[in-house]
Amino acid sequence: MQSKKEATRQRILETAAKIISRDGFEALGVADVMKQAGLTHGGFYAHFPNRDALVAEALDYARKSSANTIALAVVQQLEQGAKPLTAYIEAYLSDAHVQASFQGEGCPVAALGSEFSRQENAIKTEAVKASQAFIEKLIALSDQKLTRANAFVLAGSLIGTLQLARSLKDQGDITGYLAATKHHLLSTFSL
Amino acid sequence: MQSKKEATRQRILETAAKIISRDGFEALGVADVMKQAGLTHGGFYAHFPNRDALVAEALDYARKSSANTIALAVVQQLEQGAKPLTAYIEAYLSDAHVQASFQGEGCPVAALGSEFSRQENAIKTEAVKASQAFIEKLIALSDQKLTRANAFVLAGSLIGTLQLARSLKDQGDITGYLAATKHHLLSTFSL
DNA sequence: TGTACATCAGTGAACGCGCGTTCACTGATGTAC
DNA sequence: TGTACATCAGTGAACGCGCGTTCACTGATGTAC
Repeated sequence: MQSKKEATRQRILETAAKIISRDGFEALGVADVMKQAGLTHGGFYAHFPNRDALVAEALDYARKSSANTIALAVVQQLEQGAKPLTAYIEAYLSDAHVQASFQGEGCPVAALGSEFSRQENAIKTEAVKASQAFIEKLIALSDQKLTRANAFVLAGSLIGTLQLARSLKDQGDITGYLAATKHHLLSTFSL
Repeated sequence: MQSKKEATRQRILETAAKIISRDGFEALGVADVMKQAGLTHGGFYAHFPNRDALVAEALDYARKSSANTIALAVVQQLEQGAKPLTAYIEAYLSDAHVQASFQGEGCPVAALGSEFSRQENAIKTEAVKASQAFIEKLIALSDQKLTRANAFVLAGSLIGTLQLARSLKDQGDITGYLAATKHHLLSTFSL
């Protein structure tokens, strides 16, 4: 059974993961996270040594939990007989995922990708881990048929496309562009 | 002839463009920009109404001037008979461009892409403009052969790949991964 | 050409504010006997 | 079962600091006569 303190820590972590996924690393403020978790800021340091430690752990948490958001959509497609990698690409580039990313429930590699290379220490470590884990996940979904180099290509396309879709959300036919990207990737990678 | 004040303003703008391209929007501080431009912070408001105005204009400036960095490499390839779009993709995914991006001389859409969707007002406007201009540039380079949807696909892949390359710079064979991406994109898009 | 004044570009002290962090404290829960 | 104390989780005031912004001022340059 998890103690009350552990439950609180978990709540802080979930809140933080959502904030950085939605609004970026810099948007995470200690007082703000605590307030959103229903606490006052002073208690923060009983759970984490400092802000950076929370950010790093929140990134790890976001990486793991965003998988679940997509997994729901993936499962639906799998039941219809789709291959795992195909289902994942469809889900990743869906309007639902673009929408989810605006609510802190999307892929953190896409949400934070351009900030990854500027991080240091613990955060940088998690950023590298998140990027690598994303590539590994694609390889696993392909049942090892994708080479690491090709998984890198696919990962780059997925995160860049999601970012462009977010940026250009109110301009033109994003759904159509996403469909074009899906078509392009599926015809190339989905073996 | 440009006045002394105009020259100073230009210097501030160049400095700011480099800072945001290298370190992100949040890294730009008024006092810091002015110091790097060889001035004291108080004079800033004689040139720009506020920080946001500078950031927005710096993004516009970075977009236009980063084209020059790549253009140099593109020209070299064109002289060897390559097609414009092919030359651009080669240059964009070159080790030199990855390197340049760490010095504030790379593509700002890749450097800032994941932050674009979180901006507001003037900065958001320039962010949208930068994304669209990137897509338009690819269409132009293809001599109008690329559809807008396919240019979107290509743009997404380019910026996402550059980000991953930056993030994973010290892990594994990035040059090889970039080569794989080039090969993939060239065989698909370079007509 | 020389003097008197206006304009210009930039200086640097000061401001209010929000941030991360510290710390003495409180009230609730757990433990000893 | 009841009392006395220890531990725990969280509170909230306070701190130092850096930020964007303001503003009175300065010294150099330009203009009028």
